[in-house]
Amino acid sequence: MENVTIRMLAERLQLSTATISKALNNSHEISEETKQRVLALAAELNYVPNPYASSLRKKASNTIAVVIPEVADSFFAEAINGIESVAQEKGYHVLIYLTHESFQKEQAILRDFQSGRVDGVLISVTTETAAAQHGLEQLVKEIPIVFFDRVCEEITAAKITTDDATAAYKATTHLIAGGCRQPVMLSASRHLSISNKRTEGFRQALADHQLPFTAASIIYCSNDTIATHELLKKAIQKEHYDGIIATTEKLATAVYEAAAALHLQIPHDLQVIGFSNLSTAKFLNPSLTTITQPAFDMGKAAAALLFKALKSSSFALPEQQEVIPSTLLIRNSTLAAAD
Amino acid sequence: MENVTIRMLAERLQLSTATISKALNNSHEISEETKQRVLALAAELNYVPNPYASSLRKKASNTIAVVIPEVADSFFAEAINGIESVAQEKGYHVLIYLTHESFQKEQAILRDFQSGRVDGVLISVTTETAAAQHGLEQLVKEIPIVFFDRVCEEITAAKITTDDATAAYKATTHLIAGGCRQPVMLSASRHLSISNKRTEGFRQALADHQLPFTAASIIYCSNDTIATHELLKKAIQKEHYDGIIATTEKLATAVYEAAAALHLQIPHDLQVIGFSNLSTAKFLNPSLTTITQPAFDMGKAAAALLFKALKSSSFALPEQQEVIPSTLLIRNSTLAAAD
DNA sequence: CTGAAAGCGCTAACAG
DNA sequence: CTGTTAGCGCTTTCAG
Repeated sequence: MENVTIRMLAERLQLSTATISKALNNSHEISEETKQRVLALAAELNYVPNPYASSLRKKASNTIAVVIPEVADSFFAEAINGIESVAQEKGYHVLIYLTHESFQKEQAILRDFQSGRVDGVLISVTTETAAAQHGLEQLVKEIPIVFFDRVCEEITAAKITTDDATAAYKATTHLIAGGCRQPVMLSASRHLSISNKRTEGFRQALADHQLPFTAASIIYCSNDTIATHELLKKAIQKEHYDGIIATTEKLATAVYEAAAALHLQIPHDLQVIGFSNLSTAKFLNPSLTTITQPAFDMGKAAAALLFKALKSSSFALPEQQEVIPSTLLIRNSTLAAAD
Repeated sequence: MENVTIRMLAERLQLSTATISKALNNSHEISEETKQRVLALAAELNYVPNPYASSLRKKASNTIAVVIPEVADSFFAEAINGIESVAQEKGYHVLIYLTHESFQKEQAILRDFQSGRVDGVLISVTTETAAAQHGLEQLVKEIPIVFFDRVCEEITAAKITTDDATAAYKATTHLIAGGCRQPVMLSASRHLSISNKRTEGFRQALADHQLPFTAASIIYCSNDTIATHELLKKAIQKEHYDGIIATTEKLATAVYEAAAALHLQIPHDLQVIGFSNLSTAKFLNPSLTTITQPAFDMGKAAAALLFKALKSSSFALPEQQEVIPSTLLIRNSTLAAAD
């Protein structure tokens, strides 16, 4: 059986395609009676409208894109969850693109969006992304876009973030309260604004507690698991850190791995806090103290913002900002009690 | 600046739109010279083809759909990863749909695909899905579709699975080898063929070791975390199980939670094996013995199969089957040594 | 309230 | 090698 089109319905009902179209779209200028007849036949013939014809004509795709570095990370997985929940509710489709931290891939993906493939985009940029070189500034003007979590500072655009500096400050203070004198922060990027904010919170907390901030206070880790493992082991041995703040989920587990390899006891030899949404954090050995980001809510908020913009073209999307706080969950990988 | 179309290029170059189109598609019937001129202008004007116009005309969308129960599960996250890696390579776009284990949602989503929105679909069905009631049989005939992991037995269709029965058999044997006499399997569904296969392997292993298989040997758990927690606690207390096989990731952590609540020591009071792809399995307390499914490879294989079918219409997709083995990773939540 | 006609941007015959 | 023409399926003026 070939595809049922609006024209087939029109012929069978002796109506024009225009009338059918309007009836299907519940236009007020169609009589209740014809609407019913059209709907009935459509149901009977199992009519499903061709989205591409409609998109071509309306210049709207009812589709949004989600562009993220990876999906095998509970933050992003939960964020997608949040995004999808609102997209489904609004009847939108969601395209997903993974950049694998490659700036080039990201650029290629974003470039494609100028085609009108999507009505809007939600993005969390790569560790390599420097807004300047990018067509990003341009794109923001051309298509509704909201950044979440990994945003670009330099750009004026809608952003959903969490309180990175504050969270890092809290984490650091917690470490210090547990007796830590030589904390180190593991960072995933020198460019990312969220990394820099976390660094800033960290630095501030050190300063406020008269602890030195040196070149050894931050370790920049690559996306390469093995290299990171080696780097960590060497650094921990050399610098005798007594506390670590891992700013990504992968880095947190890398620390556990390195500690095991070096026969260091967490938390006694080394306290650990991870920025992580791992549901298993409390079952780790020892259970991991985390800064838990509101991943699901951030996804939801980002999507909600985008849809607001899609609904009313007068909505000043690029001006929008929202910060959703993270929470410090104290467990056994650190020594200080809750305050 | 409005969108650049093929016609604008045609006018500027004094060529027909047909020629432009062919040149852009690198048709052999266009001279090298004109191709260059066209490409040059296209690049200059930053021309990006309208995918919907092209899809409408070609009746092909260069898009596939991935339909899964949820994304916040490392199996599915990794599977998406695998799928996306081959889709990106082939220049396809991927739409993602979450069913949240709702059969109704799944049905609505699949129904929409009759519109031609996607060229093919990859699906892992919900726990509720019973193929019969579904338009599934129908859909298989209408659109290239490959099932992965959670497949429908009753249907003839392309399927990528793992060796569920064998894996469960191995897991059970391992438990028994560690001294377990009263093992129980936690199942997520009565309908799912993968659940039934796991049950089958479990039952077989019990039989082969002269252990009884009773009504208490299997517990069917819902998707509701809290209810599951209560159910588990009660059942463990009542039946005095000494070993548990959790057939999903969530169930595995639920067991850890229940054991903690009941002050049971894993593995001494209760041995645990989880079907899980958690990267943190080895850091759990105690580290979790797992049946690890080849999630990434299953996703890749499923996508590869689909693209093969999309490339050659003569490819007998529904006949294809592939089984990729899982591996038993022995850790500290069970007692038997590796053999 | 319904219909005729035009066209979204692209591609596929078919001529030349 | 290039152009003409038609049309994918739908929506939108504009008339009636």
